[in-house]
Amino acid sequence: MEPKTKVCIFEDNRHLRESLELLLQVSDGFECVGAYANCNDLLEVISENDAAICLMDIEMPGINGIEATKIIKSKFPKIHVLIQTVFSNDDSIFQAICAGASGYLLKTTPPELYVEALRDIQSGGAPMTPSIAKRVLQLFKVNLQPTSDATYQLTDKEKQVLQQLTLGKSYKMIADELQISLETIKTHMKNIYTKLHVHSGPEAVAKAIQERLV
Amino acid sequence: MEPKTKVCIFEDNRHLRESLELLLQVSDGFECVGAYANCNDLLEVISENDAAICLMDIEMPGINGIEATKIIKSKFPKIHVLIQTVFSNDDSIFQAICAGASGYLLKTTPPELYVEALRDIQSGGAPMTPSIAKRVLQLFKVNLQPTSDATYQLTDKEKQVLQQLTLGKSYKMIADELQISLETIKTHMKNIYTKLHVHSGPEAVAKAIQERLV
DNA sequence: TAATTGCTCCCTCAATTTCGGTATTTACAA
DNA sequence: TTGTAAATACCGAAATTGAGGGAGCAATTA
Repeated sequence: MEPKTKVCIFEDNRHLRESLELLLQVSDGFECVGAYANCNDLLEVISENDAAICLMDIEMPGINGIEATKIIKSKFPKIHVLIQTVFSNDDSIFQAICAGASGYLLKTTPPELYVEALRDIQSGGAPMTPSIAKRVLQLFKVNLQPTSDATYQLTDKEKQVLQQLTLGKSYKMIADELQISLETIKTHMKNIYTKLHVHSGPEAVAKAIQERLV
Repeated sequence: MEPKTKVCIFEDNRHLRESLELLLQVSDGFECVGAYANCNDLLEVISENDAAICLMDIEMPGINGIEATKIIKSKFPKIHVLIQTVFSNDDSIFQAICAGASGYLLKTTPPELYVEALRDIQSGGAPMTPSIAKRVLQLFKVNLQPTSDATYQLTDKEKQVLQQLTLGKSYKMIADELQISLETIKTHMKNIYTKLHVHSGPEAVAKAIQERLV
């Protein structure tokens, strides 16, 4: 029989914690090596129980699940953390991702999907409910999109020059790179400044990067 | 009996296309209002068939699925596009997200999950396979995280000056803002350049923004 | 054909930035 | 006490940039 994957549980609700424990016991391929109501002795317990995956509630007294995830990932980067929570607000999703969570389930997820999610993690995936995935995409897009792009009506050459500038090149280097005269670069820069309504290189770079013009 | 959700299919592989069509026919709550091998008459067909969801292959002759998604979302933002593809490389995922796809399935997904994914979309979710979700998270994090921060050992004042610079301020304006001499700003800038290993304002700003030092 | 747009190049000049120094004060730690 | 780090400030020269002007050429459009 193949070795079972060790899972430990952090969940303050006793009823749920015990249900999850039971679920793991009856599952194929997983075993519960610990179930805790809080993260007070976090590092000790996970270095003792040698878990490969932690099932982590967010809302807990003391150290919350996000903090716990950060701690775990900083000390044991290989351990996967599967976040489970009743809430699905953008901020906690965002923070969980940044903390290094491998997946994110809502507590409304039916038990059989918990086991499936654990399997997904084992095979390198990042299970999340579609509603969470939706929010991640939205977060992703706001962080990515504003790209007014067309707004400024930069020509191709102007975009090229701006692109080079954001790489930290000087006028001279850009001229060299694009095989055109330094004077032409100056002309392009003047036009770029006019179109972007800026008055210096740093300002142009800041605007270009922040609005993803390049 | 409740109205069925109209779905149309864009898929160049005839066999798969017909399978999907059949799948929709036998499903509860969905009906296929069109199945096409390419996107040549994209806008005509979707304004005719009044689909709520498009099942979209990426690899197609002529207009590909990403382009098609952009077109659809720009003309009919309310239509959901569910991408399905054999490939799962970062670039196509990234582009699909930017194009406004509502979900992203691999063709290895079993048929019953296709219907489930359609239901997820209907209820406002963004279905994706765990492996896709994993990549999205990774994309998300590289775009977000590197924050080496401590690496450069910038002092508080230096960070402040750099911050102002990314706002497009000139030395003089920064001096004024921080209530210190222009000469001091020059000193700070010199130190910032040394620490960041850059040689100009634009380069410093680019590095600061990209590595989220400010 | 005439007008416009994008790309190219040149000139001048003032302002700003970059880089090389030096130096003082404060604060904190060895 | 001595040493170090941070913040402050100044000088000066060399280099770069920013803003103003003008102007030619090719391609496109009206």
